[in-house]
Amino acid sequence: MYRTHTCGQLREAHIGAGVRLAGWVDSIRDHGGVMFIDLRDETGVTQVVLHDDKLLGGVNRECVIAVSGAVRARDAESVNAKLDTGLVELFADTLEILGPAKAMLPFEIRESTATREDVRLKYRYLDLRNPEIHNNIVLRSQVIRHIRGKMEELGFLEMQTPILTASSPEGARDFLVPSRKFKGRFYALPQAPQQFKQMLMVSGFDRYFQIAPCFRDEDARQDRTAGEFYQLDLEMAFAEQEDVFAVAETVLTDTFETFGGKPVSPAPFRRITYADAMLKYGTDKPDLRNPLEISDLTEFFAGVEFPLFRGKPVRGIVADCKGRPKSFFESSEKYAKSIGMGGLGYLTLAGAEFKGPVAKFLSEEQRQYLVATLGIGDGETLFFVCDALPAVNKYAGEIRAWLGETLGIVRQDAFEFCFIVDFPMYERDEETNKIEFTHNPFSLPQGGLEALNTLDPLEILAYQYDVVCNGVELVSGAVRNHNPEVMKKAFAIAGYDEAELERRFGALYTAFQYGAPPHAGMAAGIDRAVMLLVGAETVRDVIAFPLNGNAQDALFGAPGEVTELQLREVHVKVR
RNA sequence: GGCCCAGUAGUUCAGUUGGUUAGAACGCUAGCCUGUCACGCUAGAGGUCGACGGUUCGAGCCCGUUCUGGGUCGCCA
Repeated sequence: MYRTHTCGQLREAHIGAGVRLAGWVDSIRDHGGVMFIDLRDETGVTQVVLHDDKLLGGVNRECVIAVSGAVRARDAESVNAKLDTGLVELFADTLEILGPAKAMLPFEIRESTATREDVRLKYRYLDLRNPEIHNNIVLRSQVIRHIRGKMEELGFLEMQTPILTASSPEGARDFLVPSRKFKGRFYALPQAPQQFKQMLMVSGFDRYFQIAPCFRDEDARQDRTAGEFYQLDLEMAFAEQEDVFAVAETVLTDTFETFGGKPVSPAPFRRITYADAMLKYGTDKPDLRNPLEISDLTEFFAGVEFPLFRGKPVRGIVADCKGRPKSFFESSEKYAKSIGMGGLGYLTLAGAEFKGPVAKFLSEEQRQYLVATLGIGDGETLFFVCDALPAVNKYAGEIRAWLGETLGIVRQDAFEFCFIVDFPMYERDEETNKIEFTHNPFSLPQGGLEALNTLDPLEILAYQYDVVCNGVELVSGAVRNHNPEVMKKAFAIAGYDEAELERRFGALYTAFQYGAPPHAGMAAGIDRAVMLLVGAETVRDVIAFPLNGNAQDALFGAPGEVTELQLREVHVKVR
């Protein structure tokens, strides 16, 4: 009734056919006597020609119309190579307005991405007509379908876990849902299906996955939406770390090769320990497209008569800054100060000697040692970062990133994956000075019960891992601690006795006492993956209806007020 | 919650040392135009300069408070 073809469909083969098209008016070009309409739908754009200006009455840009007429060939000089349908046009004799539109739009559709984000989100349906954003959402759908297919191929079953669940004592702030039937009690939206998927393992399901919504009441970031996000959540019974890695490598390379349009670092991905990552890249999510690496010069400077560095952690980064003007080095120091560093020392190798303020403190042997061990080439510069731990790593990482970006040596045409492994099991809380779980309490400590009983807790590593791509943390996972005795000890170190363990994670702790298989898993951020695939600036550009940075929905007004009756029913009083 | 930046027409922005009636582009309205394709040309409409208070003869501009948005730190097992 509405159309015989879509707006991206007509070709030379259709010339002469009578057709009917429907879509949005992308632009109107009225030449007086002859008029053109670019008609747009999800599939593309077709030019419509009119000779009767009465047909244009009430037609505005972005209104929805149906037109019928004959498909004609375009003259050689009026062919439009920019359109897939550019060899033909529709000569319309009827035009019907299906959905009128106001003449004044809140913003230009094709320039929507340059518009203030709050306006875009208020008129998200207009923003989503912009092919640039529209295609992100289309690709997101294709990516998810592809992942589902791949997971099923690998023998995983997709299962749904509850959305209304119990508040979890650890981790992020929960979204709470008051109970009507139980006064003063609350459901919580799941921060992740973590405990449910482990229950599925105890239940004898071998391989589980889910494209799972997760809810956390924490503030947004560029790569983190407020409120809710989606994960490819998976768990495998009778699996160890490398089994999960094999799945991650298969699914990620396959998905990124299919949709990314850039070379993907081939499997197996590099395995980098957390300790190495902090030392060599100054972060646990290194961007491996940046070729620069950080060297530890602490020991070296212990033997140098340079009071500023002596006895402190020192890091060095060698970069090729040949031909850079003095202002480059000034701006590098300026950047260093802007991130809180005292300054930025550096030396440049000029033939057989160093130039720079630190040079005079170095002996000839020390100079030769630096050149040889760091592989400094003639004309290259060695930058120094010195501070207490852990700040020195953070600063060195930021200088590495700044140098990579400013020197233009970060590869743009690549997806560089790596695993970060061997995260510490525990860390000391700076404020309370107490030992706490670094990541999540369900991870298996390396060395098991013996390590827990004999090692310094801060030395114990966990089978806990991340996948990082281009500096974005894409996946987190772990081999789980499925043994009640090991669990009890692991919690005891963090200061929780068995009663507390029962209280906090009683369901899982009890379940593990009835035969739990060893299991391991991970969760991959869908929004972040799509963001990387389409090269979007923020995750909000790959989500159809994202909350704004302040966790508000500008379209429907969430969070909104509710009636007194609704509040009474759930026994909630607003102060 | 802390810090940084921004807020001027529907949208994106300019606005000099504080000085007459606050501008541009796109969009919108009207008119002209038979081959454009982000059509073109002519004319026009459109502003509580986020809000409140202060300084001043005079505030878009300076000061204070506040609201909104963005970023960042905290937070994100």
